[in-house]
Amino acid sequence: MSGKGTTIQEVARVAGVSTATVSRTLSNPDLVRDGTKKAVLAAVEKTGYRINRAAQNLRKQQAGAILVLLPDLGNPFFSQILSGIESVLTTSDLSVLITDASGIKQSQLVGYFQDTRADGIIILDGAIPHGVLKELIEVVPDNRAVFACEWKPDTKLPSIRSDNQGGAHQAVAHLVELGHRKIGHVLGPRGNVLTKERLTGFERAMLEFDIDINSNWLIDGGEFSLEAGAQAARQFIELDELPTAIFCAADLIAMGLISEFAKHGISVPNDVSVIGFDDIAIAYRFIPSLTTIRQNRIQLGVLAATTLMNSLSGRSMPAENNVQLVDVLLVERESTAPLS
Amino acid sequence: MSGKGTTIQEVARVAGVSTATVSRTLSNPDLVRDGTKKAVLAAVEKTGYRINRAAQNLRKQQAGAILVLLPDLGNPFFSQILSGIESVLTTSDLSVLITDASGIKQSQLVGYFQDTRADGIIILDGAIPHGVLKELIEVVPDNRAVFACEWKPDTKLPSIRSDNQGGAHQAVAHLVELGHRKIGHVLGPRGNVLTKERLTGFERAMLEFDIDINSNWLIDGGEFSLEAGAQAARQFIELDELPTAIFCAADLIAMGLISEFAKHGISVPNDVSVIGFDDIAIAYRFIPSLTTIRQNRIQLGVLAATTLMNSLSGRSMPAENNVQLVDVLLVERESTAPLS
DNA sequence: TTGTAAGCGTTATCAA
DNA sequence: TTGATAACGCTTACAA
Repeated sequence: MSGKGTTIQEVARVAGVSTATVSRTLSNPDLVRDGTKKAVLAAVEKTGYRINRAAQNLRKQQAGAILVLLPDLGNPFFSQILSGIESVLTTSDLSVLITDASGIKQSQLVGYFQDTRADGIIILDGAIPHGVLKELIEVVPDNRAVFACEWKPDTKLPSIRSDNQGGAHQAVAHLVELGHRKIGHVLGPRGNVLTKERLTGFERAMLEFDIDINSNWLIDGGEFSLEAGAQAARQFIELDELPTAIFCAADLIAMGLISEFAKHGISVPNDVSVIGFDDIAIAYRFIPSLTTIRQNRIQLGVLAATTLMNSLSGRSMPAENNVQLVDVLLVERESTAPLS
Repeated sequence: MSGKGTTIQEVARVAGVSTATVSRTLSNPDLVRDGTKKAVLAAVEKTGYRINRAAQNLRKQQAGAILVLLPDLGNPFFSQILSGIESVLTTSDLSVLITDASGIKQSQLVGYFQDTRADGIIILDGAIPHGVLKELIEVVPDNRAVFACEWKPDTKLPSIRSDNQGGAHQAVAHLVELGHRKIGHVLGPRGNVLTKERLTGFERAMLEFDIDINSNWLIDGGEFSLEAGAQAARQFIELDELPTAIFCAADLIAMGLISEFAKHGISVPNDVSVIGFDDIAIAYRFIPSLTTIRQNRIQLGVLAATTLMNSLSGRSMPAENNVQLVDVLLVERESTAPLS
């Protein structure tokens, strides 16, 4: 009834054909005559046949799975990316293995490939230690790994990313449009590629709008976290003069900043406008709801998965087209307001 | 160098033994003489041999993977549970497949078992539709599924859960100890097992401390979310009298409540004490930091995985010992204060 | 267009 | 204690 244990032999018997024909019907229908095809399909239906993955993988010398390497399973930012990845890989009959990079042993990661548990890997963690990455690349052919969101500048692996510079630029433009000229920026982790890109976008925009950057208002958050934002707020408060608007490198930073400001009687957006980056789920429920730059996380996931799949099946990208930039979107909410 | 493609045959050749002996050395060392063992191990080392998972799985008629079914990949509550699960399964050479229940098709889920992609399943979602669960149980033997955190009361599957009643009781006890007698409760989703258990714990404690429950202060949150909390706050505000302390069925609810209260000039903990449930990561960074009942999420994951593994290997639990309760812990922070 | 049959790398049975 | 070998279920030359 549940079709448990039905093999291709059984289907062949029922359909009155050979196992080869059943196999072809299922994986290469074009090679099979219509009538035969129909008979096979009927037999499949009747027997409740399900292919045995292990046998298929063994024969095809593949793993049938993709490994997704996350920096931190607990960070809500990644959930939708995973959805995007899943939606693509599921339709290709690939399983999704997920692993948290924090605390993973080098050998463990490489092992996934050495013992044929994974055909490819999507790396969502730009902070993966150099040694690990190096050994990984040694073992894993180029066409079996892609970066998504974060990346390491000194590798040639394909990379799918948001337009971080453009997003930062949009954020500043939005603030300027509201009349702000005294604009600060809270950066992410030092050395992080996202931090750098967003800072560059910030600087470009400020230059373009002919606004001097006040270095007092350029604060090093240190990490993408609430606490970093709260810390930054305390630094702002100690200054002689506050900016009228602040662009934060991440939503978590922005929310931490706003909370801490509130604690000190500084109200957002009345006293200061604040804009974030990411548009994580909580952003639109935060009080005040957070104006932010939305990353299209689903699409990031879809593209990463698609790129990897194309690579795996040989339709690899040329080396120069290795970066795919995904557009971001300004989402206006309550945390930014016209300069009063 | 990377050992890619080395087979057991190669190892056998190098060690000067048969493939059977290599296999035994690796999976059943007791059956092999010490000297031979040493030679085999040396050959393994030398050749960089890694077992081929697909071949092993085919031969052993297994999938080598466990499926974890989440209600919502985006909910940060689940991350540490996954860590716990991973830590156990990784040591057993099992891969972890993760799937989001939202929007999953019934057939898809069942398919994981029918085509031997998963040996077992850990269900973290008590809200899984009845039909899906029913079909799943039809296909999946009893000993291959466990519930963790949430569960369905009308099934016999093993269940690992926090002591939800006890936690609610502790929450109330903590408030009473601070001098509060006017205590409210914001419930979770109607019909959810966690909601029911926590309400029961609340009621038990109130009875025990001889406090009448004011039904105006028993508010239906509707879901475990920030918005639910904000909504509840609005309902509280419309009442003639506010409680002096509120127990929320989840941290997200508590934070939403506090935010909305703040918006209306009601300060936590000065005007009202608030206590949550879960201790999600953001709780200790929230302003005010949130007093809450901590669920031992790692242990929930570890126990769920261990239970499933024991089941799979035949060391199944007797049917009457099907529920494992995990202790919770009161974490005192700033959102609760003595009654002034 | 279809069938035959070899072989993917392992484990388990049986015999030695 | 070890070895020879069949079998797990599938795909793919090659032959028909």
